[in-house]
Amino acid sequence: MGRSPCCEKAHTNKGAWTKEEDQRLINYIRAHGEGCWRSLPKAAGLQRCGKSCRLRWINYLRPDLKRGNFTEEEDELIIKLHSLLGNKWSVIAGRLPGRTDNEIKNYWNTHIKRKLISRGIDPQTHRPLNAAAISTTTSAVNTTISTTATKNISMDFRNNIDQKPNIIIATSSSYDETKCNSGTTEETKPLEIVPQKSSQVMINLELSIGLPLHTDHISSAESTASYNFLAAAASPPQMVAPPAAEMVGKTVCLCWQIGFQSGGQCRGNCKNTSGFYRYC
DNA sequence: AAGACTACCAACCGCACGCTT
DNA sequence: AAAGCGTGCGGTTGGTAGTCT
Repeated sequence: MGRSPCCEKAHTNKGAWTKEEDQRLINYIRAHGEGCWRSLPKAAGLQRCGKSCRLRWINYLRPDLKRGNFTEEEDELIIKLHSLLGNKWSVIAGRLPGRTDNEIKNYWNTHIKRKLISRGIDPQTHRPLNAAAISTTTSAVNTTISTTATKNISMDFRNNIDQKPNIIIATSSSYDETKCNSGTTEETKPLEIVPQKSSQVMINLELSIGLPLHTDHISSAESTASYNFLAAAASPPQMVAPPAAEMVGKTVCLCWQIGFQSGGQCRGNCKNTSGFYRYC
C-alpha cells in the first residue's frame, strides 16, 4: 500500500530545536495534551514535522524524564532485560521509569556494549565471546524442546550475572499456575522488583508458547520457558540451587505469550498462588 | 595552541503495525 | 479487501564537546 510523506518537507525546520520551539511545543501539549502529532505542528505554530515534535517531546521535553547518569542498578537491569528481550528498546524503557528508548539505546551502544565486551561477553548473545559458535546449536535444541513437549526451562543467572545462565529443564506438569491469557499485550503492569535481603533483585521472565487447547491445564502442546535470574551485582557467585522459600515469595515473573491475538485485554490474573507476578 | 581523534546524544529516516474509510 | 492515515519503533547519522598528541 502506498504512503504519503508524513509531512511537507519544503517548509519544515530540521536539526536542533531552539528554546522557542521547545516552549511552543510544551505550551501546546500542556494546553491540549499529547496526540494527533500530524496536525500538532501547524496548530502549535511550529515549522516542524509531526514526527519530529513527537520525538522531541518523548525524548527530551516530557516532564517525567529522569535526566542524568545511569546508575549501576539501571545498568544491570538494562543488561538483564536486553538479554531477554533483545533490541526491544521501548519495552526495556518501559521498565525504567523516566528513561526513554532512545536514551537507553544510545547508552547501550556507547557504554554497555563496551562494558560487556570488556567482561568477555558478546553484547548481542550475552554469552562468552568464545562461545559464540556453540550458541546456535544450543538455541536449536531449545526450540525443539519447547515445541514438542511440556517442559519448564529455567535460565538461572544466580551463579554469575556475567556468565551465560544455567539452563534447567524440568518435566513437571504442575504448571497450571503459569497459565496466562492470550493476546494480552495491551495492558502492561509496572515491573515490580523487590530488593532481597542480601541486596539482590530477582526477576523471573516466563515465556509461554502454545495453543490454548485446554482451559484448566496447560496442554501437552504448550511449553513454558522460565527465565529466572538474579541481578546480584553485590553478591558473590553461589551454587545453583532452587530458590529459597523467602525468595520465591518475592520473585517477579514476566510472562510472554505468543499466540493468536484475540484483541482482549489482560484480565489481570497475573499473580499466581506462589506470589509470582506475570507481565502479560 | 591547534589539529586529530573519540565519545556522546539529539534528531532523522524508513519501515511496520493497527485502525479507519 | 484494499487503500490511506497516524503512530511507534529501531537503526543510523551528524553535530558538538571533550580528550589526546
